[in-house]
Amino acid sequence: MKRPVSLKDLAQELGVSVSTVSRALKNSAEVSDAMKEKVKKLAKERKYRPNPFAVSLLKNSPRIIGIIVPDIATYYYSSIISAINQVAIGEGYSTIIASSDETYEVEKQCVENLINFRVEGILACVSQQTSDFSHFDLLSDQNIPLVFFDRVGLSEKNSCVITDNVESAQKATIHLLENGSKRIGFIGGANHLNIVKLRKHGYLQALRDYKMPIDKDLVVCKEIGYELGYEAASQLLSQPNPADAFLCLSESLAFGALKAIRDKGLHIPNDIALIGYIDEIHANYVLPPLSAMTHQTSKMGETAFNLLLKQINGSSKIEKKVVPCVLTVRGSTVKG
Amino acid sequence: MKRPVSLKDLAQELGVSVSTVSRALKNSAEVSDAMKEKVKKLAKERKYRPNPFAVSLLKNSPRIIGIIVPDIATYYYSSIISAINQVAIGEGYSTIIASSDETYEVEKQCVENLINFRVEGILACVSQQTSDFSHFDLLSDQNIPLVFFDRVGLSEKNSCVITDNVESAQKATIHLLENGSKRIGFIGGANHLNIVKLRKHGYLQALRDYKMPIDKDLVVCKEIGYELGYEAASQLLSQPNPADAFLCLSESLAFGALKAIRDKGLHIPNDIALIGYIDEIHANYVLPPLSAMTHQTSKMGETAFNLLLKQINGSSKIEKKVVPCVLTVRGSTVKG
DNA sequence: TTGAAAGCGCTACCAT
DNA sequence: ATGGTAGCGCTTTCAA
Repeated sequence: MKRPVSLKDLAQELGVSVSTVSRALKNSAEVSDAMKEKVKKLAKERKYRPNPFAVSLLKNSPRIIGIIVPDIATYYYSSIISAINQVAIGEGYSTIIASSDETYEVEKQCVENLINFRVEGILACVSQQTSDFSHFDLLSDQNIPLVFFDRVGLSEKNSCVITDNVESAQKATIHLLENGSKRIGFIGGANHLNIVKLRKHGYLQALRDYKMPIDKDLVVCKEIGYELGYEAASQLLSQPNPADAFLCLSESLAFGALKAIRDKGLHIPNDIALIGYIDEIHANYVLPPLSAMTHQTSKMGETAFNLLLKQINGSSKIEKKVVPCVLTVRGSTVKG
Repeated sequence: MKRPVSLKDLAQELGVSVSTVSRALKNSAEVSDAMKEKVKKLAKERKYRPNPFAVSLLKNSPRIIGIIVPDIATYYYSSIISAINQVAIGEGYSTIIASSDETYEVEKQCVENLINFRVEGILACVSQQTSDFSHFDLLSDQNIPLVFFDRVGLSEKNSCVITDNVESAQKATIHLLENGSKRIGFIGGANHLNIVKLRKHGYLQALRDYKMPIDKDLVVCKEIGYELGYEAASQLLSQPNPADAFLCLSESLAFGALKAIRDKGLHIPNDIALIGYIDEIHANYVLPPLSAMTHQTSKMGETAFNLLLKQINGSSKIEKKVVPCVLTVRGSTVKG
């Protein structure tokens, strides 16, 4: 294992001082053009690379930000990460991605690791399990800016980017109501999750606005997942007075519900309409294609990074930005 | 912006030397218990964190590896990344994830960035565009180990982890042949891609083994994508002598083909059987659920990391590991 | 225009 | 058991 080439090595070989080499490589005005050329030539020959640790040690700004998501292998998160990466690189930042696997303990560890790494800032989406946010206080102790996205922690203390949970659920519900649905089942996740609370609120609001009766039996909030979607939908379909539409809070729930509908031999959208928070790609995989509320992931990522960058550059203003979902009507919701 | 707490700060406050503090925090045997306790207490109070850059500067091993994938927002890659992350963390490594967006230029840049970062090693899956691999030579110049996975570059010079492309395609084809299919269409991607070449080879091999006629019109290799899958399948279905089964090389191709089949009003699997390289989650979203060759992503990630770790620890043996795909038979392939 | 030297935070070696 | 010191690679100030 041989040591990488250093400034000193170049300086020795050229018989000049380290400072001169350093300046030459930086195109400093106070070094002769001849010298610059000589130095650069040798640097290229010897495949010199500046040591980022020496620089970071000196400047204490490694130009790295950390990203914490509940699960990388979920399209929603990976596409947000992808968007963040793109803007980050454009600003000269690298990212370190940490996955909490939806668990509180791992999330705590992620925060620790990123602090130890001396990242300049963190973008975080909290895990489903997390209800105590004190591990994020460690960040303010170290003066590391933090911006939440999607699922937010303490919104009074940190900037965040969220979607229009209430409004999007309200719009989706209204869309169903205005297209022939009368008994809309709400299939959500754990009740303590913010997105569940907020979207349920939007759903109920729409029902009230349209003077529709509210039936608690039409609301099923357990966990998020394909199996749970199947169960919830089966339950809602086998009631004495069954649902004639579903609003599903996630892709897995929606596809689980879809299977339940098929197993009952029901027709979409006439027997039962179906809409969910699904991305464009997957909504089109099935027949009929599913109407969906879709997250603008690249806009979310970009917005979150820009908020963080502002804080890194000294702003202490706490901002809350909303990136709305987009409703795309496909074949699954308009009763004919 | 105040400077983080350093060893020196602690030493000054305690009126002892930096060395003592350093030793105390490391639980060195040659420091008194009383001192250890004092130091640790203060360190906690002042929220001291060791500066990783100082350590890396000294040891020249930042315990970071780089991962280059064509696209983070693809389930296949994100689940491999997820697996790599898990084993890496277990070994005390962090990861930096870079996405080439399937382009040669960006991939080159990713390699540059990771080198500048002084990562201890790189795991890479090359982009679709890449046919010149010279940018990876920069790594050997810097003595940075490189292991390819899935899509491999120069397999003579680097270790790699691949799937059993030939065999899996062969098995899939045989599965179709043994379950009533006679004219199997092959829907692939760009011909210069290794996975396309190899899988096509497996497909042809199976046909030969089963003494089936080989019809060039049944092979469509353009690009990978939903639209392309739709077009290819439409084409294969509207021939005078149409296909009665499809083998699709990717999820998007398979779902594109599925749409084409539905648009023609054909029945799966009796009119046309369908199998593809699809992951478990999505294969179950549709009706009928799709038979699939599925990658063992977590095994791939783990294997790749372990190969890299060996090299980081000094091994220079070039190894090639195969992680086979798994065939799962669902409703789309057995003609009745 | 160039060089010498200090110092970023830490570890390790050599003293005592 | 503790302290002093050198040095990792680099930038920057001061001197020449």
